[in-house]
Amino acid sequence: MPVDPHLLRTFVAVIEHRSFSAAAQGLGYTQSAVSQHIAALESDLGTQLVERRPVGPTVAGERLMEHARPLLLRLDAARADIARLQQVRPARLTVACAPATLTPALTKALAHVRATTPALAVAVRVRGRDDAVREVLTGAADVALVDGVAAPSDPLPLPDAGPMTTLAVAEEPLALLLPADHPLARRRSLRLPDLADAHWLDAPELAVPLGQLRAVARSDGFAPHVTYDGTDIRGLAALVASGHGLAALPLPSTTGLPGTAAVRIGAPRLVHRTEVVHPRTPTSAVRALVAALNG
Amino acid sequence: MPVDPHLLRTFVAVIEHRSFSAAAQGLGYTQSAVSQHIAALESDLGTQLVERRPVGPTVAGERLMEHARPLLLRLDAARADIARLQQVRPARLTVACAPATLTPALTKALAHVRATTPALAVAVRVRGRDDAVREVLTGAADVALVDGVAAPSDPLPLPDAGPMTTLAVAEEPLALLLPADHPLARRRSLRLPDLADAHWLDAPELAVPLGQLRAVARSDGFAPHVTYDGTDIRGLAALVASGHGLAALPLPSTTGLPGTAAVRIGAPRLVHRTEVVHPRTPTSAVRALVAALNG
DNA sequence: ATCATCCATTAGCGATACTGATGCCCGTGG
DNA sequence: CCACGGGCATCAGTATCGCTAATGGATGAT
Repeated sequence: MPVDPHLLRTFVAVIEHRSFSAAAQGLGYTQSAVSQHIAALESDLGTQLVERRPVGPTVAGERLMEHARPLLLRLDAARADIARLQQVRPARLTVACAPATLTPALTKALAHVRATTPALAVAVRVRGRDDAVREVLTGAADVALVDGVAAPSDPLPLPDAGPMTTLAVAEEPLALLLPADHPLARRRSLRLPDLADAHWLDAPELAVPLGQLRAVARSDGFAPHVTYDGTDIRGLAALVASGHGLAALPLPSTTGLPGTAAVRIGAPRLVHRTEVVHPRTPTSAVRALVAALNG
Repeated sequence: MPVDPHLLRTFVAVIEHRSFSAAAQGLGYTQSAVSQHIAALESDLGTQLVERRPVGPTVAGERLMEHARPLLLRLDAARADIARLQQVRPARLTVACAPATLTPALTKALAHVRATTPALAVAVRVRGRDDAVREVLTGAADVALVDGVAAPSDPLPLPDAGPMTTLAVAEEPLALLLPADHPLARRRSLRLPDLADAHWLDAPELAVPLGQLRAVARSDGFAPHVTYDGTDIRGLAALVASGHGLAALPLPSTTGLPGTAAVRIGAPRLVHRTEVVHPRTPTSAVRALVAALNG
């Protein structure tokens, strides 16, 4: 007998709100119902999941949270996937894209699609990588563009919450952005593991998030020294130029940044990769966009 | 509001049994209940999912099946994961292993573990690759050994149904087994894509399943010509020697097979890989086994 | 044509899952 | 130290849900 997802949903809400009553309000239940839900879940699994006063997950509860999110996502993805089969209205094109993927290539492809099918309602929403994929899975978006680092011609490690199609649209060498007068600036290429303990700038919106570097380099280093939340690459370049830290970027976007130098990352063999993600049965508008991106 | 997994489970049963009444019996329901479940699911998703007379999935139903299996698995995995946190009895070691992973290395490691902890109840069960992983996720086994082909140092593509730890224990070159008098038998190495249209023997218990070759070579070829269901490698060798077809095997297991020759597969760069899979919080017995496998 | 099989439908009943009211515990302020 | 208040637990009541049993209807076989 499987875990009841209804209970799981309120469990997630309770943990997120750190409160039974707030969760109840958020879900449209009474506080009593939420309390009963948690009690039922705990009795079902035979352990305490929630610490009360203050409200928070126990160890088992934290473990359950790791299952709950992807489970609820997949449940929604299943419904969205079936719903997609029935609809026949391709007069909409919603693109969820990670910040760094909103490139001239994309805007040009969008322009091309709009030119050929003028009645199309196009929407672009910028999301984090996982959120973008999630929107495709739940039907909130028709197609996503995501980026990340991977070994050459390897697919990006995306959350696996259902059947979907991914297609690489770009693969660029990875470069390290550093001050022009940095001792390493003249090198032809650099080895990433040697830089694990350098001062890093975490600019998740613009550069490769340090978490990803850590994952591909299988290292514990790459600790963020300064975090940059902006989306303007010249601001990032200014920080790098003045010595606040290094950043890993796709090579093409490093050209012409004053005060900085870009050096290719030679080892391990890594690329910055951009992929389109769409449902297995894309709408005609999505197909057109994908074709435009590749053509 | 998420899809009800209870309904999902009877949906899967109906599709598998190709019958409402048989599914009802299997689930311990009345036929009426099953009929109502399917009706509820169809009304919830707004489409017909099951074709009646004869009973089978519609297009939407087939799509739903692709979600249903992993979902139910993950639901069980969540429960098993929490249950593992509570139990403190490591006096059991159940190993689920794919047929080709039951090697001297494994038996030796098992012997070592049994020698150091004599009271341990050891069980070995041979399963298909996905089933072995499933048993670990649902708690039916403590650890799994699975094999498959992948690019060198790439992980195997395993079903992602929850947090688990995988660790490579062996990586061997891949070889093509062919008759000793085959025109290609003298070659130093072979390219896999050139062989897509050859006559292949499918021996999923022993050799690399053709489906995996198809996946890694991204080809539509590798159609099974003859299927071999046995687990005896000499029987497979006899079939290969008499020209019934080719088979891909890890190089070490091809030595000393009469009437056959083994040629390394040079491109694409592939290896036969063996991995241990265990829960993120392994029992001490599992840790001992993993240590013995690596030491 | 008759029957057997299998799925759909309906009525009824027991279980479930909410709400609303109340109780209890703990942290807080006087 | 005590009174208060916020917040979770508990309980009773009720409406709904989900099951079984019985029946009906369609389809295919003999």
